[in-house]
Amino acid sequence: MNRTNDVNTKQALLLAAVRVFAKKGFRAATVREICQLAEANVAAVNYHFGSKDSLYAAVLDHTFDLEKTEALRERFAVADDAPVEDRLAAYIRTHIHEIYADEGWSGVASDHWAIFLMEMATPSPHLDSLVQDHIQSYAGDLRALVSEFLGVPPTHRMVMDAAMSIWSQMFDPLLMMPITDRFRPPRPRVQENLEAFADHVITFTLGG
Amino acid sequence: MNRTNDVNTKQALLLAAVRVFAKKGFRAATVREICQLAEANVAAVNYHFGSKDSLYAAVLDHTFDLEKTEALRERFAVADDAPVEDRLAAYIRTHIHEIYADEGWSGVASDHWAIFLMEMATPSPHLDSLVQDHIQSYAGDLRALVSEFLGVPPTHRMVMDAAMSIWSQMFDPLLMMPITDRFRPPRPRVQENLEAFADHVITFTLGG
DNA sequence: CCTTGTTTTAAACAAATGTTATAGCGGATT
DNA sequence: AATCCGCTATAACATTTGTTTAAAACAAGG
Repeated sequence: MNRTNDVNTKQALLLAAVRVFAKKGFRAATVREICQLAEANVAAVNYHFGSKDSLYAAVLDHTFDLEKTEALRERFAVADDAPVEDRLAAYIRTHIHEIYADEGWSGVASDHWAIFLMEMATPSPHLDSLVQDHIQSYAGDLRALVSEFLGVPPTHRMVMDAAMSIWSQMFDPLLMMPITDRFRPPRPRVQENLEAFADHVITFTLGG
Repeated sequence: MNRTNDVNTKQALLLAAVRVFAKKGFRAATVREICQLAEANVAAVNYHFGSKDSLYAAVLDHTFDLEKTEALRERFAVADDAPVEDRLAAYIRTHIHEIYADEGWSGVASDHWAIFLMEMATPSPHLDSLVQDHIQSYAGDLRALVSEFLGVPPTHRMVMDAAMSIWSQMFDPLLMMPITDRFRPPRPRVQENLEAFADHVITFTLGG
């Protein structure tokens, strides 16, 4: 079996799909465009993934794979016995970089999070399993930190609200980017001041 | 000329379009479904609006028409010479109700803001004029309030950031609803505690 | 070198969909 | 009553698009 070619075209399809889906959304993205970007045949998607929908499911799986944050998590790592404030700050910094750091090809925010945003606007049937398998564990980590910080159990209502508030704050520039980019006079983008934004979220959070 | 029928089917098409676009997005929405909901013919869209795209443009115009907030603005009105905190609170309360108050047909947030969210996820060409004509004036009102509250000129960087932060906070439950709705155990929706959420945003804002 | 299993390719298909052409209908005007 | 005009209805068209089919290319094993 042609193993090398196998994983190559399949991988190429996946990466191309991430880009095209992020740019156009599921419905507007065509498998022809994806295949063209991946330099593969039109039938490649159906051969390797079965259908356009399954390819999208694979993209979602790949998108919310936790291993991609490992590098960033190391970069902002603090000791496990550091004060809660510091660990909370590290958490925020890590994810802000994860969301807004360019991965090299596009001028806007990371493709993965563009897809995430589209799932929030028009959820697909895959979102159910996505929340259960990936996102809820994300939220669990944050809840633990907030719980420790506030000194109340993780199931407390206040912890849930605060965690969601922190989580939301990190997405706000991503959400509003289409508007802020069209403001005149133009405003600087978040990406150019990532540290400042992180500090802003952190101080705002610890104060509230 | 058949005036009554004229405006009726045109209006019915517009309202149906709002609902269908809000539910499925521009691309996935079909003019056949819109016409069916409006109890009109398939050709009605092209006759009255020229094209599906122009219909969508009309929907956007209708969506961000400011007159719809008039009723709410009166409901939460405070005197013009009231303290800035009160006017800011009124502003926040008004828009939170505007965003999350059901208009009677759907279980989720208002259709107009669902469309807004989709525009943030995958902006259409119409967004440019939309920001200039409607949204920027929205933002201007808020900036004036924040400027007065902080005691710095409206062009100051801090005012911009704070205004955007307030604006974003109001949208956060809308943005995260697809996730929170899928959490288990289920969490109560924002709509059921609108006042509490408004108070939360207000206190959080005035503190920061 | 032939066979076998896997991948790629080109062509075609079937369904969906925005749009249009054309005829029909109803009320208003003359 | 005849005509005109705006609106509606039916059918069809052209294009796009996901998917399939069948053949060819290819790599590996015997």
